[in-house]
Amino acid sequence: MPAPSSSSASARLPAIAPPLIDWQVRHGRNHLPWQHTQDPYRVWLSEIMLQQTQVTTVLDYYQRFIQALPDVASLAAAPADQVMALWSGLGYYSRARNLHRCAQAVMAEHGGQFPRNAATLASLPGIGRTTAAAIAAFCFQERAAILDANVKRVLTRVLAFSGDLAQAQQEKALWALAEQLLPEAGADMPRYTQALMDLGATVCTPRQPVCRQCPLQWQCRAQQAGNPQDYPVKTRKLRRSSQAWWLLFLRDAQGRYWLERRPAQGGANAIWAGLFSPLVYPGEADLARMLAALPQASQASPAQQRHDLPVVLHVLTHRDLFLHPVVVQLAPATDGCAVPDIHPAAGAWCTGPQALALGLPAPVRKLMLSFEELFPLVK
DNA sequence: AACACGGGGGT
DNA sequence: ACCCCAGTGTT
Repeated sequence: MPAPSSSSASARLPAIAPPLIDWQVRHGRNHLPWQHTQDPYRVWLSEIMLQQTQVTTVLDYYQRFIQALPDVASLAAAPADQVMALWSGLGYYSRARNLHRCAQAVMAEHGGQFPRNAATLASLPGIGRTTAAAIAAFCFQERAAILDANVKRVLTRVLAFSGDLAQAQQEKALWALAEQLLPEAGADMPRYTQALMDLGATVCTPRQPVCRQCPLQWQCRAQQAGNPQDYPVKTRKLRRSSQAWWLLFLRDAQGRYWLERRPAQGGANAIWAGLFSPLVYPGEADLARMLAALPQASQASPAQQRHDLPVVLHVLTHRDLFLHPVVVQLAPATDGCAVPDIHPAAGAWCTGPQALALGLPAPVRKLMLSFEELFPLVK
């Protein structure tokens, strides 16, 4: 196999590795909790958490996760509900389900040891090409290229790569260039990989890049042309939609709430899949129909009380969810009665502390925290 | 090749 | 108030 650093047929590529590595030593991020370890479990966990999520958000989640489940064996053996609870609020919950599946695959199919090369790593659930390469580079010094959004930005600017990354052919071409730019020595891979990530996050930012602080400024074709902000080129058409969800928080006489597990069907494509939530209805009429079917309180007991809370806007990638929270306090006489739409196998009556220990979507968690003030427990 | 999936940051 | 950011799996 020819050395990837050899020049291409048409143009010689700039040698970016030496200045990047030198820059990372002095200006990169070198004190994150998942650095200075070659434990693939910790590197893997951090990389999954860092997908679509910023470092400052990940820090707390990472520490709690490692403390609760310090190695791949404990994660594989943990109940799925514990994994989801540890992920609660981080978003993209398919990451957590794949994380769990991946740990179990490492135990069952790889003897409890992570594969030591990127190609095998990429065959595991939730580990794609970039995450596999990052783990292999950081832990095993493999010469494997990453191409996440930060790196796409850095490389397209340095090379003035103007191909449309929405086209698979152009993306493939950039992958090939990323591999040709790798340092020759595997020992340089951890710092080189970290340098690309750090540069994209702190200097070569999407808007207003700080080119005067960039170690590649003398080689960067976009900087020389004065238009780094024009890269990367990606045509996209994101059509957004809106949807109303009516959330029914049933509250029994003891102040407990009914929470049900949402089905995990559809794998990655189901909102809040596998998490716990109150009853969800597409419209107010559906919710009202359910309430009308509730067991009626006796004359001696107070009637059920309904509290409609202000609408909460929950923004997803391409959908706005308008959440209409409704808290219904059930009369004591209805305790233990059969309630329509409630599926005993799927949920449970939970006290506040019990509920907050579950895997809850962030807006549901916030709402339930506010309930403690709005509807104090009456003893 | 298009789409779905949460949550947070900056201006 | 409205802009932006993003990797993997499914379809």
